[in-house]
Amino acid sequence: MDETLPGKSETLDSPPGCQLDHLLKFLAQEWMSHIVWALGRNTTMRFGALRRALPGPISARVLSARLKELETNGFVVRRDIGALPLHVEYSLTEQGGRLDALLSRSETPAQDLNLIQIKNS
Amino acid sequence: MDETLPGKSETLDSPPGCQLDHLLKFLAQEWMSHIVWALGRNTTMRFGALRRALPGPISARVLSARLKELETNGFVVRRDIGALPLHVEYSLTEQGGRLDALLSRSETPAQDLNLIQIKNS
DNA sequence: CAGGATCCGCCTCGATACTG
DNA sequence: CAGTATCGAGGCGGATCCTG
Repeated sequence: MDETLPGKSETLDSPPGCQLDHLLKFLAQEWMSHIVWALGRNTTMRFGALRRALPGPISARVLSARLKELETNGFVVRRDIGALPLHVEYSLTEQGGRLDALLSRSETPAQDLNLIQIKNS
Repeated sequence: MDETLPGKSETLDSPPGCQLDHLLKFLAQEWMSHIVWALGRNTTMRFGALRRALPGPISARVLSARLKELETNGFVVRRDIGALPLHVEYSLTEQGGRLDALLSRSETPAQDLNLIQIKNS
């Protein structure tokens, strides 16, 4: 069909625009960056432990959702150590480790990134 | 007071947690990354031109809000070439340029960042 | 313990109308 | 042209209840 009209396809997106926008939105979801960061410091964590490791009260519903997204995108592995009481362990994949490097370190060309403080209003 | 109880202060935030979270949320706001990216390619743009340069229909209300946030945080300069019809020009500051570098380039340790495709569901 | 199902309030954004 | 004011819809996440 006619593909000259812009601003319609948003998933198969248009000509110009920031490519990292999707990743940005992905990481900026509530708790997402904290989850990656926490997993980056612990090689492996159980659901409850991870939950408690986060800076503030996260609902199980959201933590579960985030972990599923991370798994879907290959950043996290979920290992079900069956049995009862239930025992599940999460850990970063190599890809996930790369994400963590981004969030934890600042040895990039934009190393002053950490210094950037965003004002709320 | 007692500051041993966690999960209360969110702006003056708690012990552990990803430091870049605020910046992430800032950049992930609707249109934000695209705006920075567009300004990064044009040294200076008028309100309307910028608006049209974005990949999709952005409301004036939101564009205005974003630009104000960018200005507040020192990423953008606003120059009011008074007169009528109104004429205003926006451009990136040096700080803003650094942001643009992040969004445009991928010569960082995580250069494969651009390759990361996020699945919606 | 590790989640799924529901309900529900808030916040964000888009659309529209108006102004200097 | 470059915005501001208002209204309304949608989604995102929190709280609560329930299960294997």
